[in-house]
Amino acid sequence: MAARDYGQYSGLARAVELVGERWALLIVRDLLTGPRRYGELAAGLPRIPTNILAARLKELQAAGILRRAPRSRVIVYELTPFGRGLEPVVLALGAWGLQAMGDPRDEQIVTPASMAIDLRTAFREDVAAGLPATSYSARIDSADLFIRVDGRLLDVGGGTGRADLAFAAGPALLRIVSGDLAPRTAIETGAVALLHGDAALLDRFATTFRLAA
Amino acid sequence: MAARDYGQYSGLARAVELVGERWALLIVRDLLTGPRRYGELAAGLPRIPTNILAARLKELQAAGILRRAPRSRVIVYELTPFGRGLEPVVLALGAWGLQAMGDPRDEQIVTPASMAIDLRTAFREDVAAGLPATSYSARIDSADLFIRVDGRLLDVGGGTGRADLAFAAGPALLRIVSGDLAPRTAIETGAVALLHGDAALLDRFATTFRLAA
DNA sequence: CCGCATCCTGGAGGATACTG
DNA sequence: CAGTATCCTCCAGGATGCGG
Repeated sequence: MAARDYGQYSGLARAVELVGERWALLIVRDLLTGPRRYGELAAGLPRIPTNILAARLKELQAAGILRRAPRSRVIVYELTPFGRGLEPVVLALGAWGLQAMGDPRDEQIVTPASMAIDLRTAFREDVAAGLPATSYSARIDSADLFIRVDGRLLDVGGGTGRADLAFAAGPALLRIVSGDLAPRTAIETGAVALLHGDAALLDRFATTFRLAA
Repeated sequence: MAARDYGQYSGLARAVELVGERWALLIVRDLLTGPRRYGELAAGLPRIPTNILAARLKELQAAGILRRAPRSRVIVYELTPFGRGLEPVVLALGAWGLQAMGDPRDEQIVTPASMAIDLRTAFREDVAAGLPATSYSARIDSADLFIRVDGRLLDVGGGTGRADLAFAAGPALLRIVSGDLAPRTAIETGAVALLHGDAALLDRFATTFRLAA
């Protein structure tokens, strides 16, 4: 069951033995936003073969990273405290990867869980601390995300609600975060469609969530 | 040349597409401590197939993570600024992995590059700031490491020199860092052999390099 | 000898069908 | 819905060859 060995006695080698297999870190990321059922995980991981998902879940469970937990007649997968220790890793890797995003291709999707982590990655709490509390309702590729910023606190979750600014966007939202796309341009080109609220709030959004140089 | 796609438009997915392949992060780690030649990389990566090393180097070069640079008639591989951006990732992963180190097996080796990163991972600069400047000369598995701690500054490099404390140790040195092994016990069991200097300095070492809870 | 390229084999990854 | 079983593809692993 143990992953293949790298023949090195070091922290990094051990880490990649545990979570270096394909899909593993993406599964961990999706679980960072809360427990998930098998089908939810499969839906968030486009085209992952179901046998691979099952195998990864077993391996990650054997490694003590996640556990199967019964929740009122259904099984959910949730991270253990050890697995939650991967949060800095996921955020650091995500921040690095955001610098190298190419143009989104048609087949590439954005899931609530992935966008939630990307936003947490790019969240600048020092900037947010100087701004009034703001809530955003974002419809990303037919999935709803509710984002609440209050001082240094960030809360990103699914679902909808009454927000200061509501907008719909595709993958291009990440290009705003990575600094490749100006909010005004995004609105003009239709990459972001405002549903209600002041357009200036999208500038605030872009200021709050912006990858550090 | 691009690695296989995860079908997601997110920072993490992009990152694992670039450095998620087997051996890739270990190569990056070794290059974090300085440029290396092909043979040096191969020596530090136990049993990596040479064709895999060549393939990874090409992929990482194509991704803009490293570059081949001629250095006085020989080729060395060095990280680009973009590749050096992976340092927080490597440190975070290493810190997490250090919590899950099992007992070292005979076939597992410790290289200067891996130990250097592990020490940087576990370096507690707040603690070091309150201690006098200290230098350590460590012989790890027939490789020499010179460690200089001065206030919040840490310098780890190869080679030897006149140090306040000189000792020889095997992989067990990491067990001290991860808190599984007390310095006194290490000396008593012979896991660490003092060459010269005060044994109390090994306590200081263990205090300076200790994985945070 | 160093720095790869080539060849071959075994096992992991990928797509699909199937079952409790 | 939550996986298991099956088949096939492809990459990693290992040995070897070869040019500078």
